[in-house]
Amino acid sequence: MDSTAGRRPTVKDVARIAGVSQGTVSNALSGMRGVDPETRQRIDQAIATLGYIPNLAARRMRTGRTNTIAVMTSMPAAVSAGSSRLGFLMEIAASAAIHALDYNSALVLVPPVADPAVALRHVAMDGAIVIEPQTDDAFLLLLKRRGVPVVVIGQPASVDLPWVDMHYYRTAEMLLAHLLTQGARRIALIVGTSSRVSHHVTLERYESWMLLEGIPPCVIYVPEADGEDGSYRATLDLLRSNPDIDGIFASIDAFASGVMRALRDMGRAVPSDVRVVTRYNGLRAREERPALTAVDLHLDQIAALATRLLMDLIAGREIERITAGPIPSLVVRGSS
Amino acid sequence: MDSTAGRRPTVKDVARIAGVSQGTVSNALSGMRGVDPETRQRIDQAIATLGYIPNLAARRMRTGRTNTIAVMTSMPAAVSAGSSRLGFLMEIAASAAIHALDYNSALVLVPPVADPAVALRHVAMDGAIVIEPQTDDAFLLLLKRRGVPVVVIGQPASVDLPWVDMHYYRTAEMLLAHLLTQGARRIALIVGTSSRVSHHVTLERYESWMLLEGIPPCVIYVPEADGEDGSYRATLDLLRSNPDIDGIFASIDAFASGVMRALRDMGRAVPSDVRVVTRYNGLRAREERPALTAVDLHLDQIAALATRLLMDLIAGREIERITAGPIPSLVVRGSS
DNA sequence: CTGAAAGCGCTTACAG
DNA sequence: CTGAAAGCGCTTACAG
Repeated sequence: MDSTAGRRPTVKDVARIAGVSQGTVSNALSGMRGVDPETRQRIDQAIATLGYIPNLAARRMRTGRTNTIAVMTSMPAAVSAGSSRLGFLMEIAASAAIHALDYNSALVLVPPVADPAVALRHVAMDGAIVIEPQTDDAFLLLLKRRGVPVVVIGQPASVDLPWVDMHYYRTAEMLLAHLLTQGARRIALIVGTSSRVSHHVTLERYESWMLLEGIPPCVIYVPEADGEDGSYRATLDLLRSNPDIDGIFASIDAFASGVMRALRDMGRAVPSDVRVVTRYNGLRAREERPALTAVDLHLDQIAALATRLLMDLIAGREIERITAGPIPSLVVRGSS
Repeated sequence: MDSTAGRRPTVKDVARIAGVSQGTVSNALSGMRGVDPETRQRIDQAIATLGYIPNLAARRMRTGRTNTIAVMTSMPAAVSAGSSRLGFLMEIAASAAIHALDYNSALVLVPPVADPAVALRHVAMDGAIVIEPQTDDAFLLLLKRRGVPVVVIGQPASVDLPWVDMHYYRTAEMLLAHLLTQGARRIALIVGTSSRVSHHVTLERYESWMLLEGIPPCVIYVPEADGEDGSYRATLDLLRSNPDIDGIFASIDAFASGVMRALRDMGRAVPSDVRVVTRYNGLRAREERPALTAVDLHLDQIAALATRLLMDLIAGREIERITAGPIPSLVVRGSS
């Protein structure tokens, strides 16, 4: 009696029940071609009767569109995972997922794992949002090879890709100005060793400003992968060789955690002996005691912007190469 | 010369270059059938030469598998979004994404929006992880209709689905015991109005214990959608009608924020006048001043467990209906 | 406005 | 171990 028994109904079934052809059902569904109102009604009824749900895989194969975008970052797990896992990546992913819906798209979360190729092997996408890529970023390379449209959040180093500007320069400026205003005179900067534009810009602004103030610059490089512990050790060394340091700018929040631990172990009071600031206003910044002065980057707005740009790009529309994100705002807390 | 110019290479191209049939290429790729080592080598070389990448949509259509799982929750945005957006959902999603890789699967993040049907319209999945569903949960209903395998984190109310137990009873017990130990005598409970097992269990434990202690129970119901503001107003009312309240158990962290604001506005000191505890150890709990005593639910482990169970379910293996999650641990902070 | 047919790129019985 | 062929469920020219 029921010829659809045991399997999911298809357009074919809908067509048969509605007394039309497959093509007409498809047209009614997509709205690409006009369909007679009465015919459409018969089709809608057949769909309801059968509980028809389109097979997305078939549709994707036919159209070549996946209605999926992906979000990813190459920041190592030590930084992007752990207790700050809910950082950059997740904050952006949450916002992008919501905005992707406006474009009938789903969001795939590509986790930061050792091998980007593994992470991407089973994800098909129309486009990708890549967060703070490094020079020769593995994700960027893979995506380029696949010809996937990309929008970068942050700034790409070498590849010529559209990006949403997060105002690195301004962010560094805000934090440095704050430290100086608070009376810090001997300010150290802790940055990651990976080649990321954010580091270069931060470094540049730091050095030029220190030069201007007549303060000898003091830059500590820590591999991102060493995370909090690496920063902890580096800070101990720093304070031994430069006991007069009274301000520390940790470019990554995981580093800031290490800094705070080192200061505690060395018996330095925060903020009276040493003022500490960091860039990302995440869990770590809020949870420290005293809580850390940081910058609200307005990641939800940045993600919304990036999603919209990516959708334009996928649709073949022209987009600007650089789009300014919202202006970051300083969040002053006890650490400074 | 190059017959693949302008389009992505397919198995057909690989087969031609390697001098074998499509089927053999497919077998070499999937490892489902044995392939002569020498033949395999020719195929691998052809793949490398062409830069062949399998078309996932075609594979999915053919096999019926999407190699995708989804994570979702029906908690309204007022609770799951905003400054606690990085809560439950994201913490679980991050962990699930990493563990899904072990099963060659990608993770789709289904955002908590008003219309679950819209959110699911364009996502194909082999299975889903549903977080703390309510009675007649819209996501659960949609998934059931589609026949999608589901693992619940928390506990399903009506539907008979496998779940990972988060120890609601024990969690309520830990928080109540802590409040009593700290000297609270008049303890109020603030729960959501939605029908979720977590509320029922918490309520039950609270009422039975208050009865035992001879403390008159005082339960405030706030619609989840009203979030922090709803809880704020409810707490003001509560303190006016029950000025002797000296302990508050907020079942949702957004509610706890409202509680804290109300206490400040009423001039009640925390913890000396009123002790406050909440369940979820998220951003809100950490950021409050004083920070809130909460419970670490070990969501990453729970997500890992749920992912593994879901994969077993998808593979057709038998799984237990109830799987115990890790034992939650109390995180004592300044609020109590 | 509608239908018949081709074809997207895979995998999998089936046959050898 | 390998090949030839069917077919997954759609959408889209093409023809009427």
